[in-house]
Amino acid sequence: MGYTIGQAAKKSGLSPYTLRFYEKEGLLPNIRKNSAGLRVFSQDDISWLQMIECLKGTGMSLKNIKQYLAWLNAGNTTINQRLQMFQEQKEKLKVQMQLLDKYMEKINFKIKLYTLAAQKGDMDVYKSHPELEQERERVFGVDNPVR
Amino acid sequence: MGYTIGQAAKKSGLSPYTLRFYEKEGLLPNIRKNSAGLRVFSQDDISWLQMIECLKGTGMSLKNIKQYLAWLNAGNTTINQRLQMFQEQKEKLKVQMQLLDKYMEKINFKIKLYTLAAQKGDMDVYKSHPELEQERERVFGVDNPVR
DNA sequence: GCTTGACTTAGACTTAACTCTAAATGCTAT
DNA sequence: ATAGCATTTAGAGTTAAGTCTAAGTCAAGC
Repeated sequence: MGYTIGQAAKKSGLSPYTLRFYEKEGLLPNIRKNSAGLRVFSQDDISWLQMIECLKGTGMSLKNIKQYLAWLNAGNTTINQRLQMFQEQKEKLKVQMQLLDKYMEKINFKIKLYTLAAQKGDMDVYKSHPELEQERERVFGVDNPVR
Repeated sequence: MGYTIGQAAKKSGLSPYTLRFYEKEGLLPNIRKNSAGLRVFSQDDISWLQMIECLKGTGMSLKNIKQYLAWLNAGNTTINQRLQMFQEQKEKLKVQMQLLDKYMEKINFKIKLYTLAAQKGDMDVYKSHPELEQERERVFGVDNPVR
């Protein structure tokens, strides 16, 4: 039950370069090597890569992920630090999700606007659709012109 | 109705350095200068910075934002490109939001786990709460160990 | 009229996170 | 047994996006 670096790369969506880089940085401790000196990635290693992806994807730096790893290796005395870390990560993530909701509203408005503009062939869509002004003000704020 | 670079920085959440950098890169064309040579940011400029923030926050590179700006300046002949750009950006954003939902589930599970572990003082929480195994499998996949 | 603080410029430096190069090693199929 | 391919290493290079430095200008307050 072991994967080469190439297989692990495919499973994780990272490049072999990146996996070696992560190991060099101490984010992948205890990667086994076979008799020929090749890395052997276990299912545990792949799972850990997925946890890294989650933390990285919610805005954590590799440096802080390393800190988490150190806490993991330190054992039960660091349970509270780890709990707190995940609670903070959750708050960050909530903020990020709210932001993305706002961006989605803006983008949807732009799509609506450009769809009409594409039909007309020009950008004077507020003349024929004055109700869009209301929506623009709600989504972009009162004074925002359209760019 | 004009802002200095410092005021514009506060309004946009970017540093004066970054604003000058954006101008140098061509992302802020036509910033006025007063008689003393100081930049004068208009409300339009601030609004454009907020649009940049939206595009950047949904994963667009400054280079591609510049492309959008070029289309804006090119006029009505590029309406379809712009529409397509926002449609693609929306698809990217949807994927990103789904990812964040998954990350949220993982983090929530970790918080649940570590909250119990913190009460017990150790990580053997599956013994006293075997129902967590089900949830772990759902959230992390079947073979995933807990890290 | 002098100091203070925000601004100006060109250009150098920083940081995070990869990404690649070169030379060597070692399975695998013909 | 040799060609082809993935792997290894150390270390150099790249990229995006800022961030800062130094030397100078300018308006405002004391």
